[in-house]
Amino acid sequence: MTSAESSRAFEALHPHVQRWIWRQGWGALTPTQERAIPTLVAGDQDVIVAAATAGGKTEAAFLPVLSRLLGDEPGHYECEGLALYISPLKALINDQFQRLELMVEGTDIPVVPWHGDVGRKQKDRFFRKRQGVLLITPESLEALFVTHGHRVPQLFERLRYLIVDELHAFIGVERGMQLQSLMHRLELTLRRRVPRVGLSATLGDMGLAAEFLRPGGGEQVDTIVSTEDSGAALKLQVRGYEHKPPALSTNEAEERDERGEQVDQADTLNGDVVDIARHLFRTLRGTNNLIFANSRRDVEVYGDLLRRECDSLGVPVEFFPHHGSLSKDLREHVETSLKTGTQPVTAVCTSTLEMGIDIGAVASIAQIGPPHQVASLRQRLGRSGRRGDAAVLRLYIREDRIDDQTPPPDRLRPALFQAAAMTELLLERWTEPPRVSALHLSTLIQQILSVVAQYGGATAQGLWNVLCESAPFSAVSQDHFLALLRQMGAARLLMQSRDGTLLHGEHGERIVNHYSFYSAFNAPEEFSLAVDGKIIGTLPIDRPVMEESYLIFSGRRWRVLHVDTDHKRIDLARATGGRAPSFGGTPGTVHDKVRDKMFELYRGAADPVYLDTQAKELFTEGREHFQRLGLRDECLVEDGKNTLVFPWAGDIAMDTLAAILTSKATHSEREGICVRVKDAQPSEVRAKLRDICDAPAPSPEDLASGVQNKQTEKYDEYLGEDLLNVDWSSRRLDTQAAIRVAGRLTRSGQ
DNA sequence: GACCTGCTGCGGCGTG
Repeated sequence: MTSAESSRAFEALHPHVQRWIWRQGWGALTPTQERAIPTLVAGDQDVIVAAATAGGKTEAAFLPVLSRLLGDEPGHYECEGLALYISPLKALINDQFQRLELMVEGTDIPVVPWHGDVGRKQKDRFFRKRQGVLLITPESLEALFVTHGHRVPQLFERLRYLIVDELHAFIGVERGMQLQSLMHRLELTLRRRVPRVGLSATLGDMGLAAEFLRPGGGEQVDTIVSTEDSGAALKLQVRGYEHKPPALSTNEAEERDERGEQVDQADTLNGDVVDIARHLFRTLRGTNNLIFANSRRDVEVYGDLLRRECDSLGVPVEFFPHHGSLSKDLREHVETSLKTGTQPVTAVCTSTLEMGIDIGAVASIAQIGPPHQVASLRQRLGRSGRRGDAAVLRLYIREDRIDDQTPPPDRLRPALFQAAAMTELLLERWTEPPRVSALHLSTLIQQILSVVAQYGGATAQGLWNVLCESAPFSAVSQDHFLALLRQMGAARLLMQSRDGTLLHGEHGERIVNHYSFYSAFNAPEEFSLAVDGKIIGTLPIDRPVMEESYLIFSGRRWRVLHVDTDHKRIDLARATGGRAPSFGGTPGTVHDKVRDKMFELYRGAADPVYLDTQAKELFTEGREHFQRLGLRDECLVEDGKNTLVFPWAGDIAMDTLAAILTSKATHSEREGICVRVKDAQPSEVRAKLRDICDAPAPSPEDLASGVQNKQTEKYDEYLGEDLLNVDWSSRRLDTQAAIRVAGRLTRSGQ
């Protein structure tokens, strides 16, 4: 490695930035920085910088950007342009603001953070200067377009770079479509192309990421991928548990409840859950760790068990819950305790602690239940094993106790095999590519309303040109676009003036003028939970609790004093009993590759080395049942009057296959890792599958028309049935994949 | 039967 001073990248930087590097005492620039700096200083190309660690990536982008803003002359310290940094998290903006302030010290470069918690003063500073670095969220940028639309050309006149941090968090989701649209609208307003810079740690597919950053021009994006290995060793264990009945049956618990006796949550929980909590307590006590549970409810369940374990031994509590429904105060308290490290602290958390601010390295990671995605498992593992120590990961997997009633798919120990499959894929360095097939009509509605606000009105042709033609919503057909405008008219979101200009309708006006308009994603309505007037968190409004019932929340036990429906508020008081609430939610989708790997593990002979004794037994049983069902050679299994189909495919392909079979008068349902076809023998199912392969592909919209509850995105309520079917099927169905799977199935067992 | 993210303008009040 060359020393910092002698490298080409270093030479390309402004003297002020060079001095900043000296002051840091860096021996050398990282290879990623060496590659990124010359391209970014030139400032005429789109670039993606993908590097595993937090350190180095931000500098790889900001050192050259600040250099460019200072101009070519060595003695020049005045700012000559604007860089726009867009982040998905407010916390990240605050972090970057502090780092940048130190980097620009001694220059004239203004750095302005801009999000919902930032005061008027800072924002006015940007309105005056209109240069330097503006750190902003997509929502706040949206707000600028809506409330200062006519000023956008002047405000961003000097824009030279668009930097998107945590790029992976935007790809394939509504919020990412909004971001693409905003970047495109910005360039249209300025009448020029602005180089885009994407930063990320975990990208599953660089081609998709490049195409996301510059729709229609992904091939020209320069992708700089760090090949530096963290080098840390990995210690891995998958622990198996079989369900044990709770100490009290549901009936007994209810009877005691009715008699007014308090029921201890531990007595109503399955014995294996209590066993897992005990193992976590014994193993993790005394060090800093993260325990990831798959739901907020489980966070509260395990958080409560671990706290009581501490209490019963009379030792200080060191296990604390952390999830998105807890108040900011409570969450920040846990984050700070993890960071300072004076006392041992373990957070029991959801994906809240997967990314975002730096909490420092922890001794180990625990994962309860199979992870939903390999990408998420990788991100979680990355929190352990820094500073050269081995990364430690323990997975705790629960499986059913098998009896005569256990349905065949559950005998296969699917949770354990999914966990093992994901672990294998993690070791193979594979990551799910994002799904980018969705039309995102909900966000198109938002963007139409926003463009009308920005220009004070627009024609249908103008809207089409700005949003769809060679623009982010190019997958939307002209027919669908016109149908959408008509629906928006009917819902009074839009109205047409005499000269044909589209303006906000009565209802559209109301929506756009409320601050809730700026986000593209859907957020459920919530009750706030108050203790002595202080808000400790929230509960979804569709999960009501009764007055006088008991609740476990924030790692403590409460009695519900009062439910105020008008003000959406629930008052709580301390109690000794309680149960963890359910927070609801919609399930995610498992990728094809994971099911494929599960199939491979079922057929294999060797046991993975990372299984503990019980997991090994469960694994062996899973394979035995796999053999017994004849699944090695056959994917269709007779089950009473029904047939079970095991396609070893991802959720989207399986759901689509079930929908196609149902449309062919064979009622079918997804059941875990298989599809249950009702009242049909395997031979009939095989014939149906052959039909599916031979016939023309069914229209996804027709398949969607039989599905209930399709309104899931923010503005879906304004889509008519037809457009809703089009949009929903673009998100949730894949007929080509289903037909491929059907083809494979007809060839099995022959 | 999952998780997470974000938000303006202005009136009213208290404090320096």
